[in-house]
Amino acid sequence: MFQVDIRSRIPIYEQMYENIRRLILEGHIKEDEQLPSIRELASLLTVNPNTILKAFKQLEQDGYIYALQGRGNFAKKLDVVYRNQEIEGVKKKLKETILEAKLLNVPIETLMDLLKDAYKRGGNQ
Amino acid sequence: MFQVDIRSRIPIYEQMYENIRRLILEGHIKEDEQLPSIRELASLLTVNPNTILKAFKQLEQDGYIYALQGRGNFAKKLDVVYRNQEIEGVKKKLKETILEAKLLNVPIETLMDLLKDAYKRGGNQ
DNA sequence: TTAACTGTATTATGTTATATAATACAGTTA
DNA sequence: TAACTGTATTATATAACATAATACAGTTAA
Repeated sequence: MFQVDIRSRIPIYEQMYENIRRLILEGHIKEDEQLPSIRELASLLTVNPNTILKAFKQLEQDGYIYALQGRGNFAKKLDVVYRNQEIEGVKKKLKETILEAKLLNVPIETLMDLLKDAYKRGGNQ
Repeated sequence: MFQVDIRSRIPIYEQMYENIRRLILEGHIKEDEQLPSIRELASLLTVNPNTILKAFKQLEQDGYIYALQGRGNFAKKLDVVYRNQEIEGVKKKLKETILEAKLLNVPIETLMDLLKDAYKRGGNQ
């Protein structure tokens, strides 16, 4: 459920951020549900508590979770504004990737098929 | 034609790599055409020659250019095997981005439209 | 042959981001 | 009160990135 690769060039705190973000977006962690504590996760993944804290602080800033002193961290209903920002971000990324594919002469039909297939098969529900 | 942003979190040598890679893929630098010299680029962009060298070495390793001692660096016809690797890479990236969009509940029709539009408008030719 | 280009390599140095370690303080709960 | 929570600070270590300085080697044209 919570996995990090300490040998990856992606920082641990970013991996942690992405893990939890996905769990919330996919509905595996529901609104107001409590997350494991910072020390618990740090111990589980054998990383420093400050590294987990860094991920949590970022998640809080981006509106995914909220923290209560002495109690813990909890999932939040995603802020609409921030969600729209994310959608714009993923659209931009998609455009770039399509242009990259075009640069390599991948035909548009291949990309369309890939899109349909990936959307059908993949992900949640 | 050659631009780098020294304040970006993307390393300069990677930006340089990407710049030249695109120029070759887009046909702006043709087969066996000579690239600017390492010292010339370093001076132009006010970065260290070793940083340019690092980009060039990577480009050579990936089959985009070849170097001749004392003469310079030249564009190469892209290696078929490596090109196929790149296509696989961009397909994978596309899948991931599509799943990311699905996670944010972007409807498939929106993605299809975006794909068609980006492919038509964007990039070369 | 020499001057002025090319690529290549090494060694030392500096900066920044990332991560850890150790410790402390504060709020919550049973 | 004990044992949890979050939060913060200071010091330290490491790796990636980039620079600086310098040197060596191959090419080319005057």
